[in-house]
Amino acid sequence: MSVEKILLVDDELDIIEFVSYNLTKEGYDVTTATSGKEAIELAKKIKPDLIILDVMMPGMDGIETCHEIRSVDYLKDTLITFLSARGEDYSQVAGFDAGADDYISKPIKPRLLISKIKAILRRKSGGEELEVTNQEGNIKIDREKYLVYKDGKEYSFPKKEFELLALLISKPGKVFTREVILESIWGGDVIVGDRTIDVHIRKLREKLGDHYIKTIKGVGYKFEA
Amino acid sequence: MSVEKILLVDDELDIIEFVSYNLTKEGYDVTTATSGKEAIELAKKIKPDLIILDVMMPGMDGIETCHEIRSVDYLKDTLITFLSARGEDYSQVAGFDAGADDYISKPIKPRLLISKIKAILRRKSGGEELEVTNQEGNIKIDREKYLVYKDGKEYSFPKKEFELLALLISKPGKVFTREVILESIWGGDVIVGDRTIDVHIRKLREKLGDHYIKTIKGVGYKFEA
DNA sequence: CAATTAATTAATATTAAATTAACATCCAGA
DNA sequence: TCTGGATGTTAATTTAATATTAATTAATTG
Repeated sequence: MSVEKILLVDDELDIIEFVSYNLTKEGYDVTTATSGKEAIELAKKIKPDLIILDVMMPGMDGIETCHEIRSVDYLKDTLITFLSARGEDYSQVAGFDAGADDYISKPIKPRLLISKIKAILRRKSGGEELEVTNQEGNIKIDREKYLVYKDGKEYSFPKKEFELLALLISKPGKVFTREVILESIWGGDVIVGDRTIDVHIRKLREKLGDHYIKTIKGVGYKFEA
Repeated sequence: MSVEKILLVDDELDIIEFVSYNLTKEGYDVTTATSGKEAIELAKKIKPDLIILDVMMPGMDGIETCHEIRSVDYLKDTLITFLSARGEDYSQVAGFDAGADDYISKPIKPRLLISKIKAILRRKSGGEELEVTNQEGNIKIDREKYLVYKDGKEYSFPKKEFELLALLISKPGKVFTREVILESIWGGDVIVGDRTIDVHIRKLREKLGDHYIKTIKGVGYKFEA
């Protein structure tokens, strides 16, 4: 899947900035709007994968906006998540029957935000797909349990190694460049040294066997199907 | 099992609508009532698998309603879950005395709600107690009595420890992140220090033995099946 | 309301994991 | 076959996360 598009809608610029920063850092393609009206226009134009909507906005509020969006046919698949302030409880969020898929409550905690977003988007792409298997079927990863299975045996991998393997295996055969790997595992603003990826690759090869991960010199790495 | 029937009881229409929407979306057969009295009538008629009862209602409150329902013989198997607003913590204890099987606190978060409901219903169809067995000896927890059994002996756990264990054990092998743990045991807006979870984990390990709960560094904790 | 018990924080230690450093190797092209 | 850029390798180092224990605060309970 290419980069996922998120439309972020809030009238408060602080929040726009804050959330936008965090999402961009994670590699999402973020577009912002400051009103329901603008949001609808933009949504029609860019067809985002996910819309994050503040409930309380002057003019057209989140719920109304949500309704509007839901009524557009080709935006059927678009996920919608509400942002709601602490204190406004479900009664205001009751617009769930407006067709929202989840909600996030303020104050926003970056880590939680990101993990929620990821979960929501993962849900969309083919249900809760937690296991990926390569063609021979002998390597399997389970995100929920954070385990890697090889020939029936299970192994517990450290986080970065796990994420790296998960990334490569998510599209067997596809070459992932170092930049892409850095972006998706370390995030945009983390700067790590040149040999970091190599070392993780080494560890993976050590554990899985050499032939699974292939180096394409000058390009990147791929998981051999 | 066919579609499971849920009777939802609350005097606030917002909540009825909100919860009902979410449950229906998940494929449950939802019936609603707005008072304890109505609830009892309906319960007798439709014999739901699960009743979700608001604690605070004008007239007959949730606890009284629960007692009432528990006294009906052919509703023995019906599960009862309380809904209670944040802050009214006492209802947990009082609720269990009245014969409730679980409780859900407001504000309601859809995903958590669903997963709790699922867990509750799963418990029903697979025996009343959550039981988990692993290599040496087995561990069993009983929500109704708030007791933990290990190798036949029973132990009484403090609330937080109990909830934590119950959460982890509810899906053996699954890694629960700190965020998720905080969300489901402390609730989204309670902020506790960084080491609080660790200390509870420590206590659990102290009581159960080290190997039951495994740490996945940088990710979370899991109960080893 | 004193006495327990539980929950949380504080302070520090410990450890696994991540990163870097230092050097080796490989390989394409001059 | 020399050279330089790229990757490989191993060990050393640093960092981040968790563990631990004690101390403090909150809550129950008799």
